[in-house]
This record gives sequence, structure tokens and C-alpha cells, in this order.
Amino acid sequence: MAAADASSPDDRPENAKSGGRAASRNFIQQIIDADRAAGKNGGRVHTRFPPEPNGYLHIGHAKSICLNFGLANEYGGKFNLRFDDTNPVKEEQEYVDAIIDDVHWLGGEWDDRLFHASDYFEQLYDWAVQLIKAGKAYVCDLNAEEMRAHRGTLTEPGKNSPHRDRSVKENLELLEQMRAGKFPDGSRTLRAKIDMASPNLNMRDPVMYRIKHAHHQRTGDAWCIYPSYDYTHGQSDSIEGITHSICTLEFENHRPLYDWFCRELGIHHPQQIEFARLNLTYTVMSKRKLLELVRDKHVAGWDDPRMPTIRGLRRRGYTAESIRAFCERIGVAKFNSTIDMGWLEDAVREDLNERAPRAMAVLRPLKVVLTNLKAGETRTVEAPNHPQKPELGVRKVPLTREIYIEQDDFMEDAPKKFFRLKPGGDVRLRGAGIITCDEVVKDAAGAVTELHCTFDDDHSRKVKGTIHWVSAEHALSTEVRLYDRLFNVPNPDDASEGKTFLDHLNPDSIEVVADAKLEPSLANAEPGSRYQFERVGYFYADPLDSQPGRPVLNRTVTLRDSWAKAAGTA
RNA sequence: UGGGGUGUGGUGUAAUUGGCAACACGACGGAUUCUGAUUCCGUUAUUCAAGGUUCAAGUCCUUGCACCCCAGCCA
Repeated sequence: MAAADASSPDDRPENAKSGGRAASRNFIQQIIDADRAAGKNGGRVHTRFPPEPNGYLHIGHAKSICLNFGLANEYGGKFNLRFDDTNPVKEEQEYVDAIIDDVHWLGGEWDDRLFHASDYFEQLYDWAVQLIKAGKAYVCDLNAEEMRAHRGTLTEPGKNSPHRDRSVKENLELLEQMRAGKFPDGSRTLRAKIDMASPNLNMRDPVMYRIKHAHHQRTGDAWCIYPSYDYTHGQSDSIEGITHSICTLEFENHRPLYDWFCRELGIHHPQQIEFARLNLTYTVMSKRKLLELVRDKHVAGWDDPRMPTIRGLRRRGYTAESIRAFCERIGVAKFNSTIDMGWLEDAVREDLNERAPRAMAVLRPLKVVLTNLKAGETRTVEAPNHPQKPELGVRKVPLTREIYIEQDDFMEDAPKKFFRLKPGGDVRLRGAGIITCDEVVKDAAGAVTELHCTFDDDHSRKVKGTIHWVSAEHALSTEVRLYDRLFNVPNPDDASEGKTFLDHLNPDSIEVVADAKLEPSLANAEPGSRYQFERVGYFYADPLDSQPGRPVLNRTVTLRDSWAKAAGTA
């Protein structure tokens, strides 16, 4: 979604697939196209991303950010970042800072348009006064419980509040006193006077202001009454000149209210458009559940690499490009779908396959002695950093008499389709030569402890398998963390059979390999850099836990493994 | 049993708005390969149901069905 991704006039036609047909447009683009064709807003497009700073951003927010920012970019419009900070008891500066950082990391750019709903508190108050004067709002003395009793139900209309017909003068005075802190929390509210019999419960005289003697992270103690979401959101959009206010499906029922406030106030009226939020398999996305995972220490924190949070994905090694590509690929619609986690994983594989330099690392070492090599002799082989990109250069890898290979790459009783090492068999050591397994050494318990092999540097021979390896003498021993999906069922939210999402936590979602054996060149791996460990997966040098000369690596994702699939071990 | 939405392959999104159901991912089969990776080629649908209108229906009409959202002084 960066400017470089936006279609230049030249690549538009290439975009068109199947015989010059224009690339398909999602329903929001179609609405905007129509608006522009009709000259609405003077053809202007201005979107925003409006998070509440009460938690960390997750992959579902990324969909919204990419959508909103992408649309602004595509139409040459603007994009605002605005915090919906109307509830001081739930919001914290820590979240504000993290959200700003994450949106920026994802590629969102808002220039000087970083706003807060709290910037508009005074204006909102003035508008409330205006609505009271117009007979469209009133102060209600009902407490929460009484208000619920008056609201009615889904099938029965509500009853008017006994305070609904107060005089304008009295309402004005009461609102002023509310603001002045004359009343305790919850004792009074300011309500819009709409229709207690509306089939849409949001229209049954919704609350505009509630009393909360709470310290706000931005406005401090200036206010003890705070505007509700419904009374704030549309007007904030309006003030900022937003043209298309894009939100998720659950706000569809609020649109009549959004429209009502803009209309009654006679202010710029943005168009609210709702789309389906992202659901992903094998994870949870609700703030409450994410918070619970962190609070009860089921994960190490908001940035735990297993979390679907932006911070977790970052720590896992995901690139912003791959997340954007993912958001692009899943599309935008109103159908409440669930995307397979595999799509996200494919998106990083695709990106990292292009950019990650290759290296060799042995996770579960099995010692191999190359009996025809002299002890103390070090040969050097040159290995390409990327098989398809010679321009990425080569690196030197030491080869000695004793090396480590992966335990999985040797099998005593191998099935015919096993292309790796077996007794008496040949296998290619990636980049070095071919070895033949002459002898299998076992301990008293019968477990294989080492292999004796002959090395042959004839590169021309054809052998079926190639395996990775590391010189035992030169190996860099370090910690590698193998992450897997946090939950072991596609839909952890499924609460049937009396289970909760916590019952579906995957006990194997993290495996720490304390001393994996990496090729020595990796000692220089910069924290935050990414590699493909050939035949194993993509890894990210943890920016927090890595030490100079000793990187700690997080597995971002495995490589596709058709052997594991065939062998039923995937 | 009120109101608001949504139903197209295994998954997700399209369909020039009534004109040959397309694209992507996966899966499966094959080719290439010093990564069982990558790459390449092929296969992969009675459009929720039943009626109706029409030369022609995913699209229009009728009647159903399923699923999601709403009874916070949360957003």
C-alpha cells in the first residue's frame, strides 16, 4: 500500500486479467467510484483509522488500516489516525504509543493528521447545548438499571423516561451542573430525544454523555462527563472532513444514529460503510481474550510471537509487506468469513522466499564423522546466499571431519521414498559433496549416537537427496525458538461442550531448542534480520534477546514440506 | 416470535449490473531442481432451497431456510 505499490498509469492494463478485463473492484471501491462520478465531496476521498487506545492492534486491525490507507492512497486522498478516546477508565497512554508505532510500521502515513476524539470535547459539548436548545436532547435522572427497564426488549417498545419533557432551561442548567461535577457517577445522563419505540434499540434515546469522575490520559481532570461513542464518532469524522467512514459490520445498526446526529446538527455528513471484520483460524481476535492470554500468562506478553497482534507478528518475523499482501489478498466484503491461517503463513513465505538470505542450521544434531578427512583439517566451501539470486553473493562455510546433520535426515529402516541418509546410502551435503554412510554407532540403549561416513567431493554424481549440515568445530550454539499455532483447533471461540478458548491452547505452540547448531557466519546476524535456514524454515533474529555474536532466533514459519505431509508427520 | 445484515468450489474474492461462472490460495497429479523449498504445467462448481418471469437468471419476482449483529452510562 506504499506509494510505490499504487498503480502507475502504466501498469493498469497489466493488472487487467483475462483478456483486457479491468481488475475487479471491491464494493467499497465501487461506492467511491460512484460518489466521485456523481461529484460528491468534490471528488475528494478522505479516510481514517479510529482505534480506541484500550489494547494492542491485531491482524484484524491491519485489515482495516490497509483498507483505509490503501483507499486514500489509491484515490490520491488523505488518511487520518484518530484515537477514539472517550472512555478514560479503559484507555492508557501505553496503548496510544504502541498503536502509533504499529500503524506506522505497517506503512500507514498520516502526516500531521494525528487526532484524538478528546480534541473535540469542547465542540461536542457546544453541539450538545445546541441539541438541547432544539429540543432534541434532555438530561435523564434514571440510573443504569432503571434505564434498562425503560428500554424495552427486542420485541417490545420502550417507555419514555419521566424526564424526557424537561424544559430547555432546566436541561441546560442540569448539563452545566453535570459538567461542573455536581453529581456522582452514573446518577444522570444526557440523552438524545429520538424514539423509545424504534425497532432499532440504538435509536431509543441513546446516551450522549455520562458522568465519570475519571482522569483522562490527555485531558486530565478537565472533564467529569464524557461523550459516548455514538455521540462522538460521526461528529469527529465530520470535523476532520472524512468522506467515507469505514467500519465493521456490528456498527451497521448504529448508522441511523450516526446519520441522525450529522443531520440534526447540520454538519458535514460523511458516509459510513461497513465491512466484515477479519476472522482467522487457529487464533482468537477479541480484545478481551487477547488481554486474558496476556494477563493470565498463557503467553509472554502482547508481543509474544504466537499472538495475532501486530507486535506479536513483528516479533515473530513477519514483514509489513507480507501483512499488506495478505490484507490485499483476502479482499473486502460484507460476508462474515473466516480466513485460513495458512494464507497468512503463505504470505510471509512468499515475501521471505524473495528476500531472506539462506543459511544452514541444525536444530536436532546428529554427529557425523567423515572418516576420510583429516582431523584438524578445515576445508572451505562457498555457498550462494540465494539460489535464484546470484547478485546476493556467496559466503564461506567451513567443512571439517566432524559435522552435525539433522536427526530427521537419517533413518535406519528407511522407506523406499526416503531420499535422505540411510545405512550404506548416499546423500549430498548441500554445497559440499556427497557422503556415504558406512557405519552406524549406537549407545548401550541402542540409540544412534553418531555416523561414520566417507566424503566424496565429486559434485557431478547424481544423488536423490540433499541435506544441510554444520561443522561441529565451528558451529555456533544458540537458542532457537520454534513457534507453532497458539490453538490446536480451527475455531478456539467455539464454546460448545462447555469449553472455553483456553481449553484449546496448543501445548506445543513453543519449543525452545537451547543449543541449535548454526553455521558460523550467523554469529554476525543483526538483531531484526531474517534468514531462511535451508530445508527448515524462515527465522528472525530476536531484537530483544539476541546478544552480540549470539543471536537468538525465532521461527517465523516453516518451509512447505511435502515429505512431512506424505509421511504423515506434518 | 422486532429490526438490521449476509449466503457463489476446500478457502477467500469476482462476474462488464440479465449474456460462455473468472481470479487467487489450497489440495491432487506431473516436470524442473545441489533446499522433498522455489519455479513451471495440468485437474479441481447443479451459485442456500423451491417455485416463477425471460430466448437467456448468480443477477429480476415470490416463498422459505441457514448464519451473523443489536436490549453497556463499551467501542
